Amino acid sequence: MERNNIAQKPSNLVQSVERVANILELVGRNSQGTGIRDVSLILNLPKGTVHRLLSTLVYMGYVRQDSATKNYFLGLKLLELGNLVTSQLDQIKIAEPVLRRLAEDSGETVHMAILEQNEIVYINKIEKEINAGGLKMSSRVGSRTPANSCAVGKVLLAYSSEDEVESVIQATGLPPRTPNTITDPAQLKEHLAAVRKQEYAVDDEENELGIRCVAAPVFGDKGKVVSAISASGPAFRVTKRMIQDTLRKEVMRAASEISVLLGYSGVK
Amino acid sequence: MERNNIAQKPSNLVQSVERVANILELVGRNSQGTGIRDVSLILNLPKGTVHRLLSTLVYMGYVRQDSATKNYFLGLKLLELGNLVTSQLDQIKIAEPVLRRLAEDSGETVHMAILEQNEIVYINKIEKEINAGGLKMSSRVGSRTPANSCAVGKVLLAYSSEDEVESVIQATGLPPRTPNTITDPAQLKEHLAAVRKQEYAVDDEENELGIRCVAAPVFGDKGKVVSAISASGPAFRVTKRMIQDTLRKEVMRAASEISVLLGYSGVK
DNA sequence: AACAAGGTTTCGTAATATGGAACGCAATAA
DNA sequence: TTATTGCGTTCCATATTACGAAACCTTGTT
Repeated sequence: MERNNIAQKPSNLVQSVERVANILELVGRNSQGTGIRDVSLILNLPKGTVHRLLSTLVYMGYVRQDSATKNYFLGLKLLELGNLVTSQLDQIKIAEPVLRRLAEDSGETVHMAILEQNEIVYINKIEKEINAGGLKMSSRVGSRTPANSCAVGKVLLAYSSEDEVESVIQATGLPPRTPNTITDPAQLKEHLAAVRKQEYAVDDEENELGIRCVAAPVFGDKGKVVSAISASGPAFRVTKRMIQDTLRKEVMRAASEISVLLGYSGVK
Repeated sequence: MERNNIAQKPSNLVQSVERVANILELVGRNSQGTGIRDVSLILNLPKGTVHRLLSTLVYMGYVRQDSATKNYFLGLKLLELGNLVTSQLDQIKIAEPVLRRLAEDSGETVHMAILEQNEIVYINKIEKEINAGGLKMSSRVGSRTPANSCAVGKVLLAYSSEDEVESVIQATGLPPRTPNTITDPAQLKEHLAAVRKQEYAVDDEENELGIRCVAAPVFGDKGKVVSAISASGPAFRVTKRMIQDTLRKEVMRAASEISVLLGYSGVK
């Protein structure tokens, strides 16, 4: 609900569009549906206004109202638009089969992420039907996480410019997520240099306690890093030794396969 | 861009929300990005207005602007919301592995669809990386098709009430998509009775020339049909005999597996 | 049957979004 | 180099548009 802390809010926004965006976010959260009253209370808007905005959203297909309960749910138009995003960011589609194979071979949860506005955003996630560790990861496609606390984030920072790294440090303040999170700028920079050298990053319970990840960079046709992929799992299974011996290689292999599919020729 | 023809437009819609929805749809279409001028010309809105609306959308994360070309693209927020739709319509997630297996086993493109406002909407689509037939199907997740011209549509109608069928006939007029499309109400009703009896439907190039499909119903825990799934492929490969001998059974099997996963016990 | 709790509609008001016009900024042409 | 063109961006006076308080339904509950 909170806006990103760096980009200050422009002054000429359209009120009803802002409100509608907040409503969609709210309605999206409750998978059992949301009533007008709830929206009205949570967003501090009069019932009438909420009703008018929701009616418009229903008419446009962004929201659907259950005829029995009168509750509102996200509409199928959003499914369509979400899929169109995937076709505009074509690395998602191209990488999918490789990620699926990586998830299969490694038996762990696989993510693909990009850096946007000083945070990482997951653009794909493949997980087993039944998560064997019993731990459910909090990530979702589209959700954001600080870049300093996860493997994909550290990979993406490692291949970013000094300026970008500095901007992330300034904007986010390197928030701690667990006792292991790297929060010191100098230490982070040192760590990033190591990541750049070894061409992968490990998250040793730095983002969620009990979860370890390995991530590797994906290069695009221009030789620039365009995303990072990772495999994550419960620390008892994904041990440091296991990462070193097998998982690291599997992730790096998948990342380089995707790079090739994207047209990367090894020339940076 | 045209609104659905049955539900007449309510009078109290919020103008800027309508405009924003149209802008998103437009921006979603062009995978190479869209400029303000294009939007302004196509939607007949002044440049200033378009800029203001787009700025708001960028701020909310629904749209992203390429810093080099200044072109606008759909934003990652829509990816997030699209995924939330999937988690609100949980049959999509539950069915996914079964559909994937069906696609694998049959070697054909697999769809899952529901009926909404007198048309069918695809809620999932699984296709091979390289479509062997060379024919690309025009369907997309979230796209709509007349129910009378495709196998999933005929299945869904077959298990709908008289009233609903009548409503579809009235609202859509059973539009022809190919010379094979059923456009006569009486003939359609007869056909639906047959579908109900045999528990599957065939689309014999009724929606796209050169494409045949077989569809079967998916039942939810209350015993009602909640969706339909289908396998589709080029007519030269998906022959009537092949449907009869193998594909039909594979699709029906997958549909009933999904029904079980959804809690269907055979009680209607 | 009365009540409560939500959803829906109405309507007078002014705050809000509007859009025409001016400005800025690149890229291309002269 | 200096015009020119084609966009994106910003400004601001205006009235249209969305607002929100309150009244009104509808449904389910005690």
